[in-house]
Amino acid sequence: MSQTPRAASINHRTLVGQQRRERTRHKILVAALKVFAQKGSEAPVIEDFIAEAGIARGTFYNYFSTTQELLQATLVWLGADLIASIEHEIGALTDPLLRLTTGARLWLGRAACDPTWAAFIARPEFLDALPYDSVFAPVMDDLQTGRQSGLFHFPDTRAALSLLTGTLLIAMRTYLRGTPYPEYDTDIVRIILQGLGVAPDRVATVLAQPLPTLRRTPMSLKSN
Amino acid sequence: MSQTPRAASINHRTLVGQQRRERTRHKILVAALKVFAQKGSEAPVIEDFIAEAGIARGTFYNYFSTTQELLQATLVWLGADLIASIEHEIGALTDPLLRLTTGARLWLGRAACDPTWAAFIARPEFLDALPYDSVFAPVMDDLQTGRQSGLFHFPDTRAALSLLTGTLLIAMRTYLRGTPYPEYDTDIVRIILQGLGVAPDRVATVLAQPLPTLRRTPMSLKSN
Amino acid sequence: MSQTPRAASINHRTLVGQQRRERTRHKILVAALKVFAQKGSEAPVIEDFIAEAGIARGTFYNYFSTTQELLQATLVWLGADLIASIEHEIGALTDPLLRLTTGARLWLGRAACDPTWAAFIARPEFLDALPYDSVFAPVMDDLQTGRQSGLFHFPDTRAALSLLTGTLLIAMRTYLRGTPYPEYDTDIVRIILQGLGVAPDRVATVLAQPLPTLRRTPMSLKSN
Amino acid sequence: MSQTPRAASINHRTLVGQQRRERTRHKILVAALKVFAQKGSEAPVIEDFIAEAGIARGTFYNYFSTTQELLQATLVWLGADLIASIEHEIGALTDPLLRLTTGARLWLGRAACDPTWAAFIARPEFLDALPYDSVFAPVMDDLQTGRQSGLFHFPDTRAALSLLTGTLLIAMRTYLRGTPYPEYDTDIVRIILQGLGVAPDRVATVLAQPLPTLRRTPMSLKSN
DNA sequence: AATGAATGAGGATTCATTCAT
DNA sequence: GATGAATGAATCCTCATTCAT
Repeated sequence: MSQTPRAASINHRTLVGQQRRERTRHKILVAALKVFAQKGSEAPVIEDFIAEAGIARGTFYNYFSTTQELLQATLVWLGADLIASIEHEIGALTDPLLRLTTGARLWLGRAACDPTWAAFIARPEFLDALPYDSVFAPVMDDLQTGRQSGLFHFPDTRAALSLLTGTLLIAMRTYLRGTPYPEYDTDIVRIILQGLGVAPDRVATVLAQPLPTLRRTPMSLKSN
Repeated sequence: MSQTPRAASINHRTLVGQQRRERTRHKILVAALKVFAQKGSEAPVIEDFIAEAGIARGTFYNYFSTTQELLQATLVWLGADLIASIEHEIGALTDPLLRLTTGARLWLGRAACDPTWAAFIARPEFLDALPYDSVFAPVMDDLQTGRQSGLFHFPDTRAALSLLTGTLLIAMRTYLRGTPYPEYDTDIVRIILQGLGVAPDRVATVLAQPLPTLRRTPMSLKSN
Repeated sequence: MSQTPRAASINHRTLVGQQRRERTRHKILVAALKVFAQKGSEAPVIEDFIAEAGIARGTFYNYFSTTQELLQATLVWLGADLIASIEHEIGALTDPLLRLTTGARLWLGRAACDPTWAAFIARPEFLDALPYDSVFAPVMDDLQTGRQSGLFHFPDTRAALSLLTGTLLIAMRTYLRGTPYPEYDTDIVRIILQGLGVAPDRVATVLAQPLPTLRRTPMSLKSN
Repeated sequence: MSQTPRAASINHRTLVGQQRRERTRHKILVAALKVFAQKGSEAPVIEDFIAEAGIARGTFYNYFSTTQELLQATLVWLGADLIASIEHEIGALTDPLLRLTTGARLWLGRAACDPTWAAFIARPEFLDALPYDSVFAPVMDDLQTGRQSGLFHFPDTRAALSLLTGTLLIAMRTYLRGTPYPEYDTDIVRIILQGLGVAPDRVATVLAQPLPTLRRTPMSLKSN
């Protein structure tokens, strides 16, 4: 029952040491949660860009001074492209339900055939950085118009936009790991429309519409 | 009206130069899309962790050798915590609808009061890294059970999971910019349930249930 | 026969670049020769000592403050041990030839059975650091005495010491890679004596003498 | 004559303490012997190389990734140079005695005029690392040929090589502390030849041969 | 306009040393 | 006296940036 002082001392030292170690480790984990939340875990270096583009180190600096500047240019280029390609197809349509459905299907179709584009878009930090007015404002318009005309039923347009973009985002990320099953893209659109409160018969009708093909080459393959 | 050959040559050279410039610039943008898609745009430095944790530079390396190792440990820790805290509250419940609804509401509640946790969880790269079996498998179970008992109506469980997690993810990111409007969290749950094909009267009933409080201290504040 | 300016320019640039690279590489090699000559290539860290000794970090500092201090103490300890062990055996002998031969054979015998000791001794930087007076002065004495009495024939005692220590050093290093052949140690002593100008019949006689066993435990094994 | 128990206890404790101290100290010394034997006592830092070469920190890493890699390159370069310079002078000679003697004298001559080179070569760890086939195999050939033709008399070629390289190594290290006396280099060659069992008159003859000058600039001074 | 060797500041990592237990 | 967690200075290494060609 009693221990020699030495043994006790060793045990006590060991115990205290372990507790201290555990406390420090925990401090680091709490800090890490915060830091990773703010910054992600990996950043590209100039080398990555020049290797991928097949150009020389110095050439890069003839075009962009910093990685941030390049990111900005990429976002602008991408935003313009998004609007150009999607709006080009649905610009002529007036029915909000058909516009949203077609937009979502085109979006998913591109994700399926251009993983690089999908991987970029599906990073919320980049999604957030897209110009709201030209990318999301039209969607909000469609949601509101469609709700007023009784096509949609949902408690709030902002919640509806969350459902729409969130589900598409996860779907795109799902595609990055390979198509889960043949009808996944249709099911995604279907469940989104159900979430927006569209009547089942309307869902069937709108999904029966032919889908225009996005005439754009995948961005990651375009040589010019 | 006519030009000297020299002038023509200059124009031609200028034109060729501009085209070359444009082509190189485009090459870089295509490369950038790919690289940013793979790596994000910003990475933390060790300094960030030690400043946040209030420890010395060397101490960090007594616990973790690389940022990747720390990230891994953080994910494991977080995964365990998620299960422990959520399951603790809904473990006693058997109704799949009530379980999902309560889980989603608790999740949103935590996001509202612990932005650091939300910001970490709402990074899809981290969300993807969470242990599927312990975090998402139970949700899949509830979706399937509920569908079989006629509570839910949706085309496929995987699509339903996409809607659920995607909408919650966007909602969490929305909270990071401030609560958009008082009823946002309720509306998000409401629209998710609508998306899962829950009958409107059941939605009202389940939302009337009292919400157990998550007794956990926010992770970013926990001292031990 | 003529090249386009562009091709010429590229070739020239490439050529200039290669030459510059080669010049820089050479500059580094020249510097490296000098630096390695002064410092060797690897240094131990405290961790090495405590791991080997099986003690705690702090304990080390209860005994030695710096690596240099430890090295000094090691050299002193080793020097004392060398003298104690060798002199103990040959102290009673008066014949310079027998003394040198016995010393060399004992030295080689220890090298064969204690590689750690041999590896330490056979580093010229440590050999140089041994106290000259107690380790080499007696040898010089034997060489001089033996030369005066007609046992040895060589142009200069310093050259003779070079031959003796150099050959033994290489022999010790040879043992570190395993005994080359059974009679190697005897041959080494034989060739040294021939180098010192000892008459062949005397070589045979002195090698026929029985060799006292070094009663010392190998240093690297001694527990106390 | 008798002591109080307390005093006895104190003495005993003191004694036990001293013994423990001595035992720990000894453990460290034994460990130190082993560690120093394996690693030497000092290693260069990158700063040493770049300061010596007069280049920037980053430039170093454009050429070599680690100190070990640089050491390897230095050894390769040195080996090639050794063969080129020595073989160039003795390549035309056929008499093994003359070849060995000339080689040894050139080697010593270079050591006298290029201390950096000597200091590098005279580190046995580097000497060991030189490519055996191109550096030592030719010497072994000369020893064997000369022995068969009756020029040399020694018990074994491997022992003879030990004597040759060992004596030269110590001679080179001796030069690093300044020329000991004017005839030292000749005496070293003389005593080596005696060790190899060369007849005295032959020694005199071969040493009378004129020595070709090594036309090579000292490596440490070569600009390209 | 393109190139890539050289640069050095900044960030990563090691390791000698301290000190509370 | 022994321990080992914590420390931060020293060192290593990367990588954004420049610039001569």
